[in-house]
Amino acid sequence: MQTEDRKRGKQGKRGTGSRRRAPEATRLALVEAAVDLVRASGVHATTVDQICAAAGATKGAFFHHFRSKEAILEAAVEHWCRGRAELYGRDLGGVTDDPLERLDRMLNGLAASVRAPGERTACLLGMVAQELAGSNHRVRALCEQMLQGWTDLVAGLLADAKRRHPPATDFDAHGMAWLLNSLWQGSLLAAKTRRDPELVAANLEHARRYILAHFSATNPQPPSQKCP
Amino acid sequence: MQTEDRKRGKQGKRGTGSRRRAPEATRLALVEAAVDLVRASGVHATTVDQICAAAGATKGAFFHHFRSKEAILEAAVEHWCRGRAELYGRDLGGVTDDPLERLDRMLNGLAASVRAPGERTACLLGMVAQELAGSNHRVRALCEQMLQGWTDLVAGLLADAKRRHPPATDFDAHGMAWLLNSLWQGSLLAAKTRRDPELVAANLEHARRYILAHFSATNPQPPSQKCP
DNA sequence: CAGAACATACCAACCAGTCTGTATGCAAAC
DNA sequence: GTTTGCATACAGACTGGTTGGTATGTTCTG
Repeated sequence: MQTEDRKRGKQGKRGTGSRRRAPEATRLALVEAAVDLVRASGVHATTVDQICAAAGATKGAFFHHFRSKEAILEAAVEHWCRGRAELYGRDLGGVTDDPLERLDRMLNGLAASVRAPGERTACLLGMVAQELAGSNHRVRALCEQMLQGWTDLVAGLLADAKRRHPPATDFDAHGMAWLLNSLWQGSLLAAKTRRDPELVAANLEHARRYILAHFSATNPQPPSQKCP
Repeated sequence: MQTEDRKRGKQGKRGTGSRRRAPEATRLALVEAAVDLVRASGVHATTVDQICAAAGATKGAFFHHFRSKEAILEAAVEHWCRGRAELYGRDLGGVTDDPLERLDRMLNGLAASVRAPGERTACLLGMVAQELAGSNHRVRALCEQMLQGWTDLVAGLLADAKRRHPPATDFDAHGMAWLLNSLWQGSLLAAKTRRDPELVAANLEHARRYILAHFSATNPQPPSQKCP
């Protein structure tokens, strides 16, 4: 179909590097196409041909860079998680060193990410895990690892917060982090099914209040003002 | 392959009713096989042939009862949700009329359902929604409807509870119900990926404490004793 | 015997993966 | 500096197995 983009790469000027052919760019295009398509339709409903077409590449290129469909799937999951970690990490960066405030910022960042116009309500990690955890051991393990990495990050924040602000009611940092992670995944699933991204924001707000309630001596707090 | 089960139905004694062939039984066997297989491997990874084999039926029987794969999928979702509603409804039945206590029982029932030995950690509804919400409008709408039904039930309980025990901190019953539903789905997803059903119970315990905290004037309460 | 309830052979489409061929860049031999 | 050799990076036709669905035949019931 529309191979124009890459045809240019074949006979036109160079892409990124100094060679006419930029293998890293091709690989990246394939991975990003895979991320998009799988997020839109799921793993099994996405074909290798579709990925190739979306990336402006051919089957030859595809199987040159990836041994199998499963291989690009793993690459896609890792790429996605790296990207998301970077995205949410930006919200945390430098502004404050109070872990509680950083957590608050992160929650705001998560809510903002689903509200972004044109952004589809879907987490690649959750979709791949849901579809393959029961049947593909390798992919399941990879998803578990990614999920764990994200949870450890949040748990670290929570542990810091506990040290800095001794909580009125103690709680397990990892348990709380898994709660947040589970809620995040479930919220995306429900929001996608309802076609209502606001559900994610509402649920995160509950989570925020639940967590803060452990630190303050008062009851679940009234909703705080955020950016209008 | 192993069509023994149904071969009996062909030449042996009757199954359920009075005819040698019991169409309703065949239909039910197909639906239940579909539920099992989809819960184990997902929608696209489950083939019509597999469903037929597991149900001890043939393709002829399958397409006699269902127009398409999508048709049995919708039947499976409805069957699953009916069954779950009945299962969790039993825990609520009659023992008490205090809505808060009934909610507590329901949460215990949910936790118990994932701990049941041999039970796989997977919700058909969540899996179908995750895999098809982005690409199949009909199925997405059905899943939304089922999800909504479950949420309405919980919201009703919560609204009753608010009437019976005026909460110290007010909250929106539907919002809270969606929170629970989202958390439930996400917990199942995370638990399946981690292969640790206890995660679901731990998350539900957080939810229980969060909800109860709205009613009592105290902080998030210490974990209550439950069945050992 | 009519129609429901199957059984079975069959098919066209699809899809992951392969195979063969080709263009390009680079390095060393000459 | 140009020819030769070779590896990378593709292009694209092809294939063998799978899959949802169909067409047709058969058996049993009312």
